Amino acid sequence: MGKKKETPGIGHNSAGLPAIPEPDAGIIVKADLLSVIERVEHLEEEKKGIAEDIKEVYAEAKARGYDTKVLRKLISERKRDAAEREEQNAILNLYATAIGMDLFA
Amino acid sequence: MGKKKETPGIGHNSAGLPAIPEPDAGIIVKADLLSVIERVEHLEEEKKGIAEDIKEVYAEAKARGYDTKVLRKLISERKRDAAEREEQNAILNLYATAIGMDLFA
Amino acid sequence: MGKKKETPGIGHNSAGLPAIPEPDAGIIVKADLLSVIERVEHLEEEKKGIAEDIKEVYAEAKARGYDTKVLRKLISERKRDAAEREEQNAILNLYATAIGMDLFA
Amino acid sequence: MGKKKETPGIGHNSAGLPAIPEPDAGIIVKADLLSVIERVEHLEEEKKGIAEDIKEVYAEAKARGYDTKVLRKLISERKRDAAEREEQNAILNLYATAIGMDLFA
DNA sequence: GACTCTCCCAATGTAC
DNA sequence: GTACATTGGGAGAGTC
Repeated sequence: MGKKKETPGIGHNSAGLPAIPEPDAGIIVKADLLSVIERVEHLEEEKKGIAEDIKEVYAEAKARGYDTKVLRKLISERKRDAAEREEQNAILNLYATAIGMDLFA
Repeated sequence: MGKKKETPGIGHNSAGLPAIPEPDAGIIVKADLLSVIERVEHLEEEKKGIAEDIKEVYAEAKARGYDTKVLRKLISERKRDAAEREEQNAILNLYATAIGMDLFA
Repeated sequence: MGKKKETPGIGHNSAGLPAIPEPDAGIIVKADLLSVIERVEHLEEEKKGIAEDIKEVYAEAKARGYDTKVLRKLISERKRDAAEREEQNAILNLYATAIGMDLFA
Repeated sequence: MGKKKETPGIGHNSAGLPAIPEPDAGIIVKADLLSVIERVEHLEEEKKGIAEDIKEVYAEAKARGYDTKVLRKLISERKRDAAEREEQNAILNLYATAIGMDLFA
């Protein structure tokens, strides 16, 4: 939990003007801060929109008779499988490299 | 809309072929099921991408000296404030209605 | 609980005096209302206490090496219908087979 | 992200007999397991009973003319207000810390 | 009786 | 490596 506010940079750019605002210097540029906040908020809006789209797909599927619980299960299984396959490939690659064999040659 | 097994459509759309596959009828159309699954998976990909963008914004902000923990708190507060306002209106409305007063009369 | 606010009783109990306060008549007895609220709050306190006891039991079990997830599952399974479990598995299998995925591979 | 379940106790109580059963040791004592399960189930029964009491209070209130929906809202508001106060303090603290100000100095 | 919503727990990923 | 925060999943309660 070491952090708190170790203000990186204070002192070592004393020579010139900063190209970017320096919150650490004690000068908080309101517009700059707002920009950060709003960018995040905008992205979170988008993310939320996507989440709603997903819900819609499930709702539609449900309306057509699918069991959404099972659907979710299936999808998560596929995700798992993909991750495992990835790992398998990584291992394969590792071994191949170890014996001086380039799978992509 | 019924669940379980009331197989919507069976029998009462006897005139034609169903416009949409009917999982309830016991016929699972592979392509149809796959379509549902892939749409969800695609949306989840997008969602994940957005989440990464958000992380980037925070990383950049941090690099510029902002305290991300505080930033996150600020943003969540703003979100809550908005939600709160909504909620307050809902409550006001509820109470007004309960005492027979129509705020929009 | 169907209706929104059909305020039963307004005006048509002109015959006698009510033995109990009548909120609908427009007279809200503060002490009476508070009594209701506090009774509920008290019961919710108790309920919360029990919930905490349950958590404790799980915590203790976990400390003794039990897998709480499995425990929860067991308990909920006991509650759940065996036939339903069968059905869930059957559906999962059905879907998986439909998309050419073997869960037991 | 290492372990699955770090099996406490294996090996380090080699000197004596365990005071309590050790599921991790592979020995699942049926009576012990059942005891855990039944305690939980019993508590859940109690919890359910309280939930029913709460419903009764609402039913009675409703019979006396109260709008239960409003009642529920009132109660949840009171709960939230308390939680809110807590939260506000936490936020104040966070911000104060962020600007290098110790509220408890 | 089913659907929705909320809360709680477990898991993952991240930051320090 | 530890702890923290976010996310997803599951169970329970309430509403219609």
